[in-house]
Amino acid sequence: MHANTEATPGGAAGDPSAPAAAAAGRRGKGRYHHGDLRNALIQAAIELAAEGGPDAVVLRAAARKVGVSATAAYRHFENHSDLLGAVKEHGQQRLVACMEAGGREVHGEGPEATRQRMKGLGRGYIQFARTEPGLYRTAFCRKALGVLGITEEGAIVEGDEEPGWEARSFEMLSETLDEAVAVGLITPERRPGAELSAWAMVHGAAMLFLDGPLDVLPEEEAGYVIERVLHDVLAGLMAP
Amino acid sequence: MHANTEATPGGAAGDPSAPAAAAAGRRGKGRYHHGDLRNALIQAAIELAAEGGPDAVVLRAAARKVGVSATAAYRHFENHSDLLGAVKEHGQQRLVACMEAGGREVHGEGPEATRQRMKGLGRGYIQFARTEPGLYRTAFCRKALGVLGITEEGAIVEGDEEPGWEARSFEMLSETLDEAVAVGLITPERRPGAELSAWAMVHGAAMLFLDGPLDVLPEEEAGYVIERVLHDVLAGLMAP
DNA sequence: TGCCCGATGTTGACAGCAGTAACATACCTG
DNA sequence: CAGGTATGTTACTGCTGTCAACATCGGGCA
Repeated sequence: MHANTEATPGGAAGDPSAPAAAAAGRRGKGRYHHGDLRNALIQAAIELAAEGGPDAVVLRAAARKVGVSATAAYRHFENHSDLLGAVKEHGQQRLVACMEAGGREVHGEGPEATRQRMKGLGRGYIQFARTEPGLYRTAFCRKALGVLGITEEGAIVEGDEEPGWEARSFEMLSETLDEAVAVGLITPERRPGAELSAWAMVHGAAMLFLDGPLDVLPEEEAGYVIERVLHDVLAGLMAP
Repeated sequence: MHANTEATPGGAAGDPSAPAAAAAGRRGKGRYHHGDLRNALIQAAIELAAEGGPDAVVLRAAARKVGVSATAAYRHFENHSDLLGAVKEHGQQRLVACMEAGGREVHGEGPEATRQRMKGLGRGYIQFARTEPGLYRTAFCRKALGVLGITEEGAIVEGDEEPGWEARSFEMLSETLDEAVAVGLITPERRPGAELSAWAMVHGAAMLFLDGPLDVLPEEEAGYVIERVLHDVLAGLMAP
């Protein structure tokens, strides 16, 4: 008994047709070897994450999507966690792209431009969280050894090189804050630690939209709330 | 074959000894009926959550801890999610307690007292997140039908009665903000929506401590960062 | 050119999980 | 004291992550 519940297409050995016909990688014209399985799996996992959040990133489901056996994934990823980590990284890149887009909308120099640029960053951040909640949540989910890995015991282990944690997005914020000091928006003595307030506010607001009482807010009100939050955090940073 | 891998003590029917000797409920002097299984399971689940976060809340593990078969839990909880919800509620109560403790540290009236009281709330909030990260995370985890339930499809369903979501803690914040308006700390026209900024900032800061770059901060610096964040959010709310 | 080895993918299996069904016990109520 | 019901138990299903052993293919050396 025990029908093979796993791979949808032809089960028994000897069938020379089915194996890896489906997906993207045109390279190997796919029979037995996929040719680009790693990326195909990541892509599938990303789709899962996008529509179901981190919990939906199921190794076997990704393999199924690609039309490959579950264990094949272990030739390209150490772990489930490792696969999740790849999705996480993708999510972070997307987030950075949104922030950059938000910041680039504002040109020019001077206090007001910088101020608007900061708001743009925050707007982009929150917008990404709202338009891609699954990816956003995945980008911030624990488990999934990312830039800094989490051991099985839960201990945190520093990555060797990079400044870690959301490196790039954090960096963008820092740069803009430096700019704000340069143009006199923020006094130098209030500069250290300013990232944290800004980040906390924006991240918190995003969370309120995703899990909190703001989830079902109509679009117009949502926009108002976002502007309000962005205004408040800037006001706080610039206050005497 | 198939050794009974589940309940540790005597497997085969007919053994009149072992079943429910272990835990707290002294009520029924425990043989077959536990007497207070629901609460015992919740307690066990709380311990799991405290030391491993929401993912560690495994129904079977809780049952094991209490010394009862896994399926017994289904007499007291609809779901895994239902059990998780109970833990979540406990976590929220603990959070409220911490906030109240933080707020009560400040007596007196007038602008400065109110201001300090708000900081106290925030301090209590963040402190809870830092001292009980597992419970805090569980208190805010999706899945786990809490005050407002989440259907299997992911749709959100309003609870009938309560204002929903972190009701009590949100309420405390609102009351204190009202007080702030009353004593002239915040202008009335900036009052609406003020909860959101405040909540977002504090929640975000807590998250940065748990998952973000602040996790390994030495105690002294952590205190500084917290005060900084609290200062900034208040400054933002009070700014013209 | 041909063959062989390592990379890649497959079947099969195991343990742990949520959840259901059918059976067992013990408490409480009439 | 009898029986119904609340509570607990043993299977069992189907899902997951992960390991071990086997199969296949493609590229480098002869």
